[in-house]
Parts: sequence; C-alpha cells; structure tokens
Amino acid sequence: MFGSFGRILLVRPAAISLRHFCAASPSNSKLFVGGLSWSVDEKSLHDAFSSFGEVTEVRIMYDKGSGRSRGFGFVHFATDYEAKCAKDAMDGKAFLGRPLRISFALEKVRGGPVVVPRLATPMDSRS
DNA sequence: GTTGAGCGTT
Repeated sequence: MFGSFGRILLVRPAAISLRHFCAASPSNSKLFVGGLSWSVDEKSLHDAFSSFGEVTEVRIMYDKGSGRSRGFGFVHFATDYEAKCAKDAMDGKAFLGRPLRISFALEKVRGGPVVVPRLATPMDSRS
C-alpha cells in the first residue's frame, strides 16, 4: 500500500511576507504625471487615465509667464489600486508624441505640514 | 511655433 508518509511537508517558508507593506514609495491614489507634452490638457489625461480606473481629480500645472503647461501634472484616482494600475500601464508610454513619466505623487498639500498655528510669543516680548 | 527634468494652484 501507500507507505505512511510520516514526513508531512507542511513546512511553509515565511518568505512571503512584508512585500507590499513596505512603504518604500508614497503609493497613494495620487499620481505624478510628467513628460507631458506642452499641449496636453487635463481633459486628455482624464480621458486617458479614466480608462484604467476612476479618476477623481486631474491637475496640470501651468506657467503664469507663458501660460503653457509646465509639462507635468497630477492625477488622482479613487483607489491606489487603479492608480498603481494606471501607472504600471501608462508609465513609459507615449502620450501625444512624448513619453510619459508617471510616478506616485508626494503628499503635497497647499500649506504643507502643520506650521503650529500657535503664536509662540514669549511673555517678555512686549511691544 | 523655441527648451524637456521634475513633485502642486497655474
């Protein structure tokens, strides 16, 4: 008969862990899109990225002095999954004749980090 | 009509 295999190979190597939990990159639902052509508009990017997921926000930086796009922008997705998918799908691809440079955008907020809205006025500082 | 790495309100 089948000899009793006393050696049960239930040894599971715990090598499969700590993979996507390593925040080596600010992978958020916000995507930084660079390498854009100076003729690209938000509508084009929204239409191009909405095909990979639900785009909630599309922001392209423009220049005041020239009025043209600075060549880079930001694309916000509904989930980081769609953002990651769009990045992996559109990163390195050509858009309007220019290769796209996509990467996870840094959490930049208007106003930056909290600047401690507290007037650290020493009491000996009288007018 | 110009130029081409990047990281935010043009």
